[in-house]
Amino acid sequence: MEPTIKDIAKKCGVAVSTVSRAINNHPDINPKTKAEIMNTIKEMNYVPNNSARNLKRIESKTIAILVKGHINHLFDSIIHEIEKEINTTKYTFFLQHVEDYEDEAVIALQLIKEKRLRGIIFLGGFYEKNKTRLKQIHIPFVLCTIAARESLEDCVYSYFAIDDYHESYKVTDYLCKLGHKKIAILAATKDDCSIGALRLQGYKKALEDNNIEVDEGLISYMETTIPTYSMENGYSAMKRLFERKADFTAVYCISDMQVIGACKAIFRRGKKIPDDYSVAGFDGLIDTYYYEPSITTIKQPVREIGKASINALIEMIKTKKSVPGKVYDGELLVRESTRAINE
Amino acid sequence: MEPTIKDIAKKCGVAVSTVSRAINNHPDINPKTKAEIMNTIKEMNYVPNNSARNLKRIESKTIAILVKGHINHLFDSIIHEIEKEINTTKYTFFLQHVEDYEDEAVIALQLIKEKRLRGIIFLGGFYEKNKTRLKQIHIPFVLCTIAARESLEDCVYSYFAIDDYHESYKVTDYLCKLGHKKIAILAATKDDCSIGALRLQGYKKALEDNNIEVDEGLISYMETTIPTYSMENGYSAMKRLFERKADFTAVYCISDMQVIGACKAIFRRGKKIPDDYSVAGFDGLIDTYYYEPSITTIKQPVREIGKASINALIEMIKTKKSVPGKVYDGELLVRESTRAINE
DNA sequence: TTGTAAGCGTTATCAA
DNA sequence: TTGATAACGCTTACAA
Repeated sequence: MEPTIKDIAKKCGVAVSTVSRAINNHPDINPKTKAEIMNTIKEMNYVPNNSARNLKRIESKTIAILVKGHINHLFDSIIHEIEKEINTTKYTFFLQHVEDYEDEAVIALQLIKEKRLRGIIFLGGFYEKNKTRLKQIHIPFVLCTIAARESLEDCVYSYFAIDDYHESYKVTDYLCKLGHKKIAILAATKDDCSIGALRLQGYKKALEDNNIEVDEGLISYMETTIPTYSMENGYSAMKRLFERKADFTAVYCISDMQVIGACKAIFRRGKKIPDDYSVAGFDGLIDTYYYEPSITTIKQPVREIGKASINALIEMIKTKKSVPGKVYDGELLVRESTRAINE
Repeated sequence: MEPTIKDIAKKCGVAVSTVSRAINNHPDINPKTKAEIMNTIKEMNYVPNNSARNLKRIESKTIAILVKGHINHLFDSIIHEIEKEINTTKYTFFLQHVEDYEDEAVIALQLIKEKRLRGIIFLGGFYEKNKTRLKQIHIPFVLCTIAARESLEDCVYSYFAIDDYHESYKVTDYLCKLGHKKIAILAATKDDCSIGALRLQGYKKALEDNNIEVDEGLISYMETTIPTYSMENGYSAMKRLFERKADFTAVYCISDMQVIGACKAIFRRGKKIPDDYSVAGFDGLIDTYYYEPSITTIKQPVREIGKASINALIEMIKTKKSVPGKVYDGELLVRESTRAINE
C-alpha cells in the first residue's frame, strides 16, 4: 500500500499537520523536525495525493491552456511564448488537449473544479456556438486565436487574434496586384463556419475588389475524410483541381500545412513554382521558410498574441475585470513562391 | 458558489447517495428519480468534482500517456494509433506532456496517486538514468520508442522500439553502397547519451565496415542553444559544415526535422539535391515525403509500435505480468534525395 | 513549535 | 429502491 501522510507522521512520531507543514514549506516548523520528516518522506517514497490536496485547498496558482485539435505548429509557437512569460510569474500552468469532437467549455468547467484553476487560455476552437457554456465560466479566460465577435456580458475575459477575413483579403489582393487573374483557392471543408469560412470570404472579396469574378471551379474544398489542415489534404485538394482541368496561374491555400501538400502536387505534375504557378499560404509557419522554394505566406504575430494572452489573463485574475481584446495585423511574407505575371 | 452534490440532493429532496447513483449510472435506482436528478443537475450546471471522485474511488479505468519533450510528429503518429486502439477498449486515457527538464518518473508517480491510474505509456525520454524511480512504479507500464537495455526486476513492464544503432547503420551503409566515400553526419548534441549517441555509433560502425575512416571534421553536432531535433538546428549544423569547408558528397541527418533544415542550407548555397549532395534523414515523417525532392529516410513502424504498446499494457493490467518487449525493424525509404556516385 | 479535529465533495457500505 | 454515514488523504483553524 502507498504511504500516506499518516504513515509519515507515525514513523516520525509527529502529527499529520506537522508533516503537512513540512511539505508545504510553512514557516512555523522546527527546521530539525522538518529535515527529519523530509528524510523519511524520501525514504518511504511518499508522494502527496494531489486529489486530496486539490479538494481541500482553497485556491491554487494554476492556469490551464486548452488546445483544440491536434498537433499544430502555430499553436506550438504560441504556447512556447506563453510558457516563457508564465515562468516569470508565480503562476504555474498545464496544457490540456481537447479533441475536435469534445466541447472545450465543458472540459474547462470540469478542470476549474478539479484543479481550482485561476484562469484559462483557450487556443483555437470555439467560433460562436458554445456561448451558453462559456458564460458559465466564472474565472477569467482568454480566447487566443479566436476573434470573439459577440460579447459575453457576465464573463471576465479577453481575446487576441488576427482578422482572418482581412488577412486573407491581403494575400489574395497581393496575388491580384501581381497580375494574376485566375487564382485558385484551397479552402476549408465546405461546411466550415469558422476561420475557414472567414478566409474564404476574404479571398472572394479581394477578387471582387480587383474586378475578378469568383469562379466556383477554382475553389477546392478540404476533404472531410482526411485530417483537416494537413499536407495530405492540401495535396489532395490540389490534385482534384488539376483533375478537373481548372485553369489558373496562382493558388492560395488557407493554411501553411495545406500549401506544402499543394506544392508537392504541383511538382508531381512536372510544373514549377513560381514559374508555372504562384503559390501562397497562411499562418507563417517555419516550415514554409524551409521549403524549396520558400513559400509566400501571412505571418501571424505569435509572440505578440502569446504574450498578450497570458499578460491579460494575469491582469484579469488580479482585477477581476475584463481586459479589452485586440485584433492583430498579420504580416505578408513575400518569398520565392510567388511572382508577377504578364499576359 | 458552485453547486455540490449536496445542493442537488437537497433540491431534489433525496440523499446524496441517490444523486451519486444517478451520475454514476448505477442500476439500483428508480428511473424516474434518476431522470429528475439529471434534470436539476443540468439546471444548476452541476459538475462533479473530480478530485473528490478520484480521492474516493478505488479504481479507475484510466491510462496515461506521458510524452517527453515538445511537439513531435513522430510521437503524434504513435499517439494516434494508441488512441484508435484504446477506443476499442473500456479504458480511457489522457495525454500529459513532460518538459525536457522534468523527470517523467516523478510525474508518473504523482499521476498514479492522483488519478488512480491503471497503466502508463512513456513516449520518449528516459535512457538508463532514472532506473531507481522507475522501479517505484508498481503499475504496468510500457516504454515506447525507448529500448530498455537493462531489465527492471520488480516492475510489470514492456518496451517497443526500433534499434537506433542498427537502423542508423542501415542508412549509412546504404549511402556507402551508393558509392559515397565522404559522408557527413548531422548528429545530436555532443554530450548526448541517448538515441542521438546510438545513431552516431551506428553511422561510425557502418563507415568502418565499409573501410571508410571516420572523419571528425564531417560530424556536425547540434547546437545546444537551438531547439534540439529542429529544422533550425539542421540548417545551422549544415551551414557550419559548409563554413569549415568540409568535403563530402552525402549527408545523413539523424532526424527528419534536421534533414529539412539541412536541405535548405544546401539550396541556399546554390547546390542541388541529389546532384551535388545526397541527403538522408531518419524517422520517416510525412514531411520528408512532401519535401521537394522527397527525402530518403528510415521509417519507424509507428503503427506497429503504437498498437503493440497499448495492447501489451492492457494485457499486463489483466495478468499483472510483464510482457516481452520487442525491437522493430525500420524501413529504408529510398526516395529522390539520394543517388549513386561514380568517381 | 506542535497537536487536535473539522471538513473539502465524493463514493461505498450497510441498514432500512 | 433509498438513506445515513464512514471513509478517501489532505489542509487549516484553533488550541495547547
